[in-house]
Amino acid sequence: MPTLDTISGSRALAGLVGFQLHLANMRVMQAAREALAGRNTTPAKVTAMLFVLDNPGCDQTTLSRFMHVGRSAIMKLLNTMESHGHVERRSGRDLRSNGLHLTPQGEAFLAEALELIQESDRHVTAQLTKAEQDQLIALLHKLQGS
Amino acid sequence: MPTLDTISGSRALAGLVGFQLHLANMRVMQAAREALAGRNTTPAKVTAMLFVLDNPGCDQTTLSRFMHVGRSAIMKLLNTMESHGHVERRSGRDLRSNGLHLTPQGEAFLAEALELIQESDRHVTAQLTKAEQDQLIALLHKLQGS
DNA sequence: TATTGTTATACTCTATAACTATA
DNA sequence: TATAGTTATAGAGTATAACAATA
Repeated sequence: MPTLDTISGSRALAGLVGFQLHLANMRVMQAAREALAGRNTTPAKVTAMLFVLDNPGCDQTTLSRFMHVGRSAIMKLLNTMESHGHVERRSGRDLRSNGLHLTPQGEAFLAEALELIQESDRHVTAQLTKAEQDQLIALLHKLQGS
Repeated sequence: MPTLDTISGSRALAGLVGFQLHLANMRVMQAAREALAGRNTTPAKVTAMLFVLDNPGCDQTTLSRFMHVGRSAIMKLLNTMESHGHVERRSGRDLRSNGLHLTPQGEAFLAEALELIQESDRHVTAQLTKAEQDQLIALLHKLQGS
């Protein structure tokens, strides 16, 4: 049975990969949100648009699995994006499913948003050399069992 | 002005440190939540308890700054932890502030919860060698400008 | 004036369950 | 029977603003 006698809390937190990951993620996400502030979008919406860009005509369930959220959570995202004229729900492979597509305005909007996010990413990773950034991405990929 | 003509969405996402960080964080956090399931606690509560363990008598504002949330968000956390008898609000350095302390039951509970989280952390990082884990933590530390 | 704790309120994100129409 | 989309609802987590007590 474990005891806390010999375990310092800070040491325990510092040694947990999960906790450091959480801190780093909070910093990066906040920077990304700030970079997109006033643009009526969020990092999640940019992620969704990038997926649709690469998978034109994909259905909502596929997108929801990629985003790691439920189908219903995708609805609000798509509804606002569609109301902004950035995404369209066209006919899909089924009569049940929709085919998702970026509109021309959506592509133009995405180009700007992506630039902002990439700039934010460069800024927040400026503490690392290019080699270290590649190393970090490789380790994160490996962590996910890829 | 950027265009998307030559930018593949997946490539853009794969190259963003922030996105990979987000994916890895989601996996690690979900594993931690599952490890603590049924124990009436969360990773955030364990983090708070570890901080109080290392900083006995600290006030709520200090804890809120460490957790990167507002003072009011700390209230719900402390209220439930106090109702479980894991944390006590004693008199602090001021008549305004509370001094936070773990109860004996809180320390025992934390010892078990920390063991579960550390086991979850080991499991989720099993894809990495020990050297790679240390490397990852070092890179995450450096990313945060420490 | 500034700070600490507190409360009330609202907002975002998400999960669950149920429904419909298709398959 | 299974799946895709949808809707309503509830829960967690957080931010904001205001207030009382204290500094």
